Amino acid sequence: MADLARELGVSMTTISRALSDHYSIGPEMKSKVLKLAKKYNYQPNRLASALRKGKSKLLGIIVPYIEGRFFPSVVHGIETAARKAGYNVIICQSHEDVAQERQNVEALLSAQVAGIMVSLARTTTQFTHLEKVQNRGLPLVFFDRSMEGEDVHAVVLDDQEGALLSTRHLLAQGCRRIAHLAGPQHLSIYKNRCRGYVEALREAGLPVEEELITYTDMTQPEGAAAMNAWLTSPNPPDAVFSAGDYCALGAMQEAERLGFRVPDDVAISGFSNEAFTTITKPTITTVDQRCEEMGQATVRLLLELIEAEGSTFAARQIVLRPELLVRESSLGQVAEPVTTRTKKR
Amino acid sequence: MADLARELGVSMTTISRALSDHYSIGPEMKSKVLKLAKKYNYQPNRLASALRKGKSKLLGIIVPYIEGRFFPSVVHGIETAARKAGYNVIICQSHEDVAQERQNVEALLSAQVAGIMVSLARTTTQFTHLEKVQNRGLPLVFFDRSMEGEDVHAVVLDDQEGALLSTRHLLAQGCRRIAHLAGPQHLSIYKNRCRGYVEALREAGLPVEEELITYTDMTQPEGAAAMNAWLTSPNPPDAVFSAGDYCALGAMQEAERLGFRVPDDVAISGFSNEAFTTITKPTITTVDQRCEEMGQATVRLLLELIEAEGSTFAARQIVLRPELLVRESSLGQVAEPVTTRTKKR
DNA sequence: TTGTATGCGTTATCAA
DNA sequence: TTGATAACGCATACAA
Repeated sequence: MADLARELGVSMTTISRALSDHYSIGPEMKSKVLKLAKKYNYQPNRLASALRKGKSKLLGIIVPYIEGRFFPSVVHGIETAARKAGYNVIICQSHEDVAQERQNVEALLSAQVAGIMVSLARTTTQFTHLEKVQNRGLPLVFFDRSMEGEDVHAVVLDDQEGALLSTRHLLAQGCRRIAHLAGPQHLSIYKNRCRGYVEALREAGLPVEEELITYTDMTQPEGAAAMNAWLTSPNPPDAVFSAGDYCALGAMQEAERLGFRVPDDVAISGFSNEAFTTITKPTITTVDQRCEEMGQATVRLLLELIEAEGSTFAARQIVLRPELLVRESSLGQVAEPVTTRTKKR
Repeated sequence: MADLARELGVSMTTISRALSDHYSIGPEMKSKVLKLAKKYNYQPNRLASALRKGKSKLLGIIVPYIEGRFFPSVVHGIETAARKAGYNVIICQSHEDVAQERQNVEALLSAQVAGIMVSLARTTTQFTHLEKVQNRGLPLVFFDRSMEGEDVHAVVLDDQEGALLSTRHLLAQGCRRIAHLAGPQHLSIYKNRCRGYVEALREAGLPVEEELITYTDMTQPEGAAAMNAWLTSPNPPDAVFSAGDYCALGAMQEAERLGFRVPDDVAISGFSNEAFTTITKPTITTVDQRCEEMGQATVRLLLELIEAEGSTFAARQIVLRPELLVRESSLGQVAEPVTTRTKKR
């Protein structure tokens, strides 16, 4: 900047203002400065700018992991929206570990991010590190995996609705003994999926049987183990609604290993619309989580908070509508189109 | 820092030195400072530090995308190694688009990263934006997708070796008419995989037939299209070596749609060890790319360059050995263990 | 419309 | 072993 100022015979103030498109600078001056900046290949130092202004153009993201389809898609939505608003993004993975998550928070604070978006690790049950963020006045938005029943900003899927749709669909296929592969209940997403399952059974006047709900960590092996237990029991289920696709996959593989046919002997549905659900044989019925929309909504909310500065906002929850994707793993005798899109309750 | 200095009745200089473990500070002083820092929950401002020192603790990563298994794994390897060395990481996606890649470079330069790791977009054929990075003296390391035949630092897989192993394996299964799904040849990875394929045929004394090599963009649909063309031709191949897993998947699905059995009528092998290759029926033979090692090696090389400051280094290429994973899609009549690990040529 | 002067939080230099 | 001071690159309050 100093070079440009010298070359044009003006002050650095003028240069600074011209580059940031300040109203007090004349158009000819502006274009002269911009042209020279191009020529010298001027690269603004965002660190210095952030230091001076007390606010950076960096946003922090903490996700449990970035494999699979869901989180990359959300991150993509976030990136796109953030870039449009002139922000860059630092992605951290907690690898489902609270300690790592804490470290990530520290790292992001140190990097002076303007705000943080977080999807909780499965092992996170204490939230002091996140409260610290809020106490600092740094905007914080949860997405997908939020804190249960707290006064926080969050963008989540209507998980209960998704589970309700999926279970109802299994009922419509003629299934009457529907089991549920549930996830860790301290995470609201899994609790809500369980609620939706229960709600659908109630609607249908069916009992909720404890031995038909198995709590797992949502991995493929645990899905297989649970399925094995059910199918070797005296009164096996005729359908399984899993709160996650990996777990559903494990269950399906185990069922076939045991000689059961899917969906004829036991129907299966998952949750998340992972990419592999269209590749397996049979393809797996699942619930789409509007990943891109979730990312965009998260950024939008965060930017609002950032722009609102300190003025405390009422905690806001944005709830997205899920979409049931019916595929082969759940199709019973009742005819139904292979893909239905459910828009409203 | 000022607060700490006031409270302890010393200067900020002392605080700064104590916190950065400077040798000139006595141990009692150090521990006093550290204790107080804990108490006040002091968070260093890395922006200010970076501004002053002219070097940040941020590394930039540019990847084409983060879906699937390969890039997340490499990124994980990078993150782990980087964190150990006290660095944080900014991940950018080019979405296979040069323009986006250029933007990413700008963003990272603006963020004053200490170095950049990049895996090229498929559409990148001009390299001015990356040369600019090097001309600035900013360390740059390519991984996986590097510039062809240039004088750059890079960590890559021995793609030719991987292709050689895979094609040799198909030959060992008794296949004699092996086709190749090739990728864009301006990317060295795909060129080398093609070379390995050709080398294996040569070794076996087989001709390289032009109609048995189809150039694709490595997507599932193009794999299906190419397979369709081959299997509906008068003299179809009895095996296909694909330079990528998605493309192999498309080819396999198309073969089955046309009534061919895999591997009996046509054997198939892919490349990358994507997660879905163990889920399909049959499971897909593929080549593992040592993702984590690649990430670690990339960081190690980059940190060496950073620590070496300006002192120009000889361009260095690190080549990792691939691993052939034999699965069902390629198993012919000849008996062979389901998983072989090949360590040397 | 433009310029002067000052400070953001940290560290390097020099002197004590 | 410690401290005073300047500087990193930029943005703004205030004066002109």
